[in-house]
Amino acid sequence: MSRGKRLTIREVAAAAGVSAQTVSRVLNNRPDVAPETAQRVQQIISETGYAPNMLARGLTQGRSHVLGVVAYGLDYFGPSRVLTAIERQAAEFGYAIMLNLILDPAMGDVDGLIDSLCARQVDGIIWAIPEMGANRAWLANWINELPVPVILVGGMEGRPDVPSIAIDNVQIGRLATDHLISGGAKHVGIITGPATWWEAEQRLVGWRASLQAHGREVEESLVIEGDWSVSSGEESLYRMVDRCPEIDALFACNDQMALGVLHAAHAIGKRVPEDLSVVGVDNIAEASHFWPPLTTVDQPLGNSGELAVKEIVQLIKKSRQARRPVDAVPEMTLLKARLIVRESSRPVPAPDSRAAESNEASFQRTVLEARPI
Amino acid sequence: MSRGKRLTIREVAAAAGVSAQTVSRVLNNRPDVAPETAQRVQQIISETGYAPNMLARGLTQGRSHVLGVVAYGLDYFGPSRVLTAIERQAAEFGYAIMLNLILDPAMGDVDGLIDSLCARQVDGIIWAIPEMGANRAWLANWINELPVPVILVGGMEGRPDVPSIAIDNVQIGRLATDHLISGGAKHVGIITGPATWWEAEQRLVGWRASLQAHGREVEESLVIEGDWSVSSGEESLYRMVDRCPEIDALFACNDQMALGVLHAAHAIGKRVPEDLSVVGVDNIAEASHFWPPLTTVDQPLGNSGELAVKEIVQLIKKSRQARRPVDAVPEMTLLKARLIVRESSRPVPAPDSRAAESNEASFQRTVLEARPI
DNA sequence: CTGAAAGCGCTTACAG
DNA sequence: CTGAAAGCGCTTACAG
Repeated sequence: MSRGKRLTIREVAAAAGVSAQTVSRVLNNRPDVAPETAQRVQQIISETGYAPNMLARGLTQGRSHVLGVVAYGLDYFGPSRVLTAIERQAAEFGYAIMLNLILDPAMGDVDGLIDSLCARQVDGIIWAIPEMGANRAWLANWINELPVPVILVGGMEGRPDVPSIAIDNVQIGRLATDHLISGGAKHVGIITGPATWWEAEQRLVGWRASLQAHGREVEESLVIEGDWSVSSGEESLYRMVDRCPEIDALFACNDQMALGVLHAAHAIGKRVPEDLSVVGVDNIAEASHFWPPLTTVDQPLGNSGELAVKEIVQLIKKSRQARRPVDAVPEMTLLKARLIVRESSRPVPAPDSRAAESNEASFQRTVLEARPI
Repeated sequence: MSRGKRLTIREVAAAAGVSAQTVSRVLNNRPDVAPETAQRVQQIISETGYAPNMLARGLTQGRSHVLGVVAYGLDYFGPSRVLTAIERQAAEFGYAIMLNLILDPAMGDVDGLIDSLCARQVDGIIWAIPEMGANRAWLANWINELPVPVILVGGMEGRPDVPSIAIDNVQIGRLATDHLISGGAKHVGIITGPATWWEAEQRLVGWRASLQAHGREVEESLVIEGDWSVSSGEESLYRMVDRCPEIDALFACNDQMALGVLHAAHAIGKRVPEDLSVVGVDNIAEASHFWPPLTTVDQPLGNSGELAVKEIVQLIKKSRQARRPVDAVPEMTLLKARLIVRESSRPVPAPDSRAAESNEASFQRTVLEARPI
């Protein structure tokens, strides 16, 4: 309970009849204080509710115990989950979060943002902006020049020039498509996210890989670009049916677009899943209440946020021990997603060994080595 | 671009051949610097990418230019919109955001949180936790003892013991219910949010007020408590129909529950809106793609976040001028919501003057005076 | 085990 | 218009 005027360490020291020094020792749990002295000081501290000024502490210690977090699109499902996990894990480690939201993930002012975070003396930066186009090029080039460690959340598999925690989006595409094929689908279409998003791109790669693994022809006409919204899913199904009336399975790269597909299917009299199997991604709270309940891919978003914090805390520790910014070890931790089968997709007749295997392997951690770009 | 080792103001001063003092003047745009001197210093600053250490600046100025934000439930629609707006508006004012997410809005450790924020020397606190039970009592009692100004976002109308920005939830309930009655409904049910949430409570008050204003009997059996989730909406409709088979209109206190109602209605063969009119709250992105598209109430969430920042910045300014924490002026700014009519509700035959009026009045600002509790 | 001194990187008066 | 001094509230060596 901190009320009224702020106390300083000197005032506490005076009240306890010791030096500021000694109060500092007690505050920092140093062993070299006489038990009675420590107790007396503790007493005063809890009586007065004194709490040390973290600005001053930060200045002397050269660390703020603050993590900079740069994020985008809290209105989306993924980013809000990741941020929530980051905050919780950071709090557990005693770090506060300084939040910067950006309006446009493709924007150029990356360095301005980083500068401002550094000026505020954050101990590390978690960069949780979806990878789009070349919006990470700057970061990759400059990372070793920055005064603080940086870690990325999300991003493209196999390009780990910056330490990062990502979800295996290729696997997501494969998981969904394998399932649809196993359910007997002849023509599996895909509604992707915006082509600029690497996550969307990678899911498409997974779709292709799955078709090829099953010896299917990859029909490019069955690829339609959506924008993550319900309406884009809706429109995409209409276009898809125009292009290929025999379409009998669809992988929508998020649940909102899948919802649009369900509506459109209903509108044109296609039964789900009898005539059309549908799989989404995200497992939003509503997904199990769609009509029919949606088969979807559940991503370990919370885990990725937690891991990002754990990693950055490690990096911070290393930098401090080395007494200088340590070179970034460019490794990527890749997390696996898992399929959740509901009623929007035709059941798999034989036990689907691939899907089962992937399910077991969910939340598995893979570290990729760096490789030159 | 801040790379490598950090510069200090002394180094910049040395490079420019002036005192640290003068560099400080340039940094703070003070008028009393010779133009050529200023220019030379500026030059060095941009060449080196020097940025002053905000911790040090904060320590000397007694202000951090950081706003503490305490929020809950980023997974929900409202909170994430409010937070986004807060961040943007704060950035515009040159404030950084220190984010604290809480797990349980009813939790008791309010003062621990506030203390930690104060220890970090935030200049003000935005408290964006939904009002539940007595979770604001502590704040209301202690607000004038805190070393920094606090402002609440959300909360109950008519109990403005702490400065707050809120949305008129009574009006929301009235707006929805008026619309349903005007559409010819005989029996208007309500699915509320959890009874502990004041927002839910207030919407229920609005429902009652509307019924009474129309000379209708208030049937308490038509009140069912939901938990904001789709499934609770679904189950609630079944229970509602059991209780009152003639039910022909339903106000679901958020869009997710309204979605559940739509599904349940479909399942039991009730046509929407012919047999059952449905209105939700929030206007989530999916609402216009529900089947049928959902009539709902749109809240000015972004506005409330922006206003909160503007107000807290004012309060900070006042406190600084007074050179001490200023007593909180307990006034509440109440924002109006607006109805969005779509196809889930039966059309209003005569022009609905009430709804129209409310629409015009949307986003209107009302300041209530304090009154003793 | 404890304290006096110096310093973290700035800014605020105070001189000139 | 400019600089030397003092101080913001802590902690880090350094003595004792």
